[in-house]
Amino acid sequence: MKTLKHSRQRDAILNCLIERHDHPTADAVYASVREIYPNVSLGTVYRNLNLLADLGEIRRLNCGSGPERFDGDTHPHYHFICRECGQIQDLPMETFKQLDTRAQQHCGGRIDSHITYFYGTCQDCLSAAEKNTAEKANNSVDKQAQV
Amino acid sequence: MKTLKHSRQRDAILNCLIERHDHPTADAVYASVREIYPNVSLGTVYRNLNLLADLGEIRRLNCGSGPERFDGDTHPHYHFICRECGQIQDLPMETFKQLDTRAQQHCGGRIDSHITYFYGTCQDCLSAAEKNTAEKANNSVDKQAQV
DNA sequence: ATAAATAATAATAACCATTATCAATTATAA
DNA sequence: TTATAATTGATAATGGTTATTATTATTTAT
Repeated sequence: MKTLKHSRQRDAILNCLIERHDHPTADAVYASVREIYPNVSLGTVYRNLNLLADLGEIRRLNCGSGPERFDGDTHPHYHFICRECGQIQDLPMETFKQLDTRAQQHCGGRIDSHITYFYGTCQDCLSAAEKNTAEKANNSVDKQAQV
Repeated sequence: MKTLKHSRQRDAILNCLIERHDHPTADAVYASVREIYPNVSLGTVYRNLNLLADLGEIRRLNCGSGPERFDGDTHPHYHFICRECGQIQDLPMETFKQLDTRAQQHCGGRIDSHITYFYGTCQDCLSAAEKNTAEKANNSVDKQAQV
């Protein structure tokens, strides 16, 4: 049996994920950990992220396109992805376990879990769009005034 | 503006996706289309899959690990993924639009949709496991008999 | 029907994220 | 302290996908 051995690098990687809440990519974790251990290798980051995910100490996120992301929060929770800017937010809510039961009625196999990602436009992008619209309205008023 | 031009290859690709219901990867589509157009290029397959997906004529599936998959059925529906064999099945059921409303209450931005994948063990793998267990039980009985 | 314009293609190179390899290092157990 | 085995850093390799480009096919205008 392969017994787990302690390593500073792995600690730093896990710590990074627990501290930051932006669901970073492997590359982003790499950048963070390098601030503490400048010699850490990208391979080490990938190796440990996979190890930790397999051990259940962190979660993998695959929310559509782009590289894999990781989450230090293993409590069951949903995520919201902004289509405009791509940021991923936690949704502070319980997961709907009853979905599995409902889906089970239409499935020959045995369902034990589900993964759900919610999509839309985040607060920031909504505000930005609003501001943009307001500016355009102003411009067209100005134009009319000029005529 | 770039007006769409007709092509036999694109037809074949779309047709392939409409006909097969196993949510193939780009590579699998490539293999299928090659049976009709042996000279088709993998790049052409990727280009058209992306084009069709952007036009909304097919759907992209990102169900965890592995390469992207595609679905010729654009009606809103859920998918079930077997953890044992990796196959993806359609779940013939309505999607729960009310999930968006429920999640919205916990989200600062605006939610407009969600994607859900159900996970578990498919019928085939369940049967296989059952059969396996039965065989093992038999073997241990035999062993005992031999002693 | 023919020619001009341009989108689509096949072939191939490039790209990026991720995994594999391996000699050197480090943590653990005897 | 030494033997061991896991972990690392460096780097090469892999796999999926996208970009490039000269050529071909489809459409449009004549």
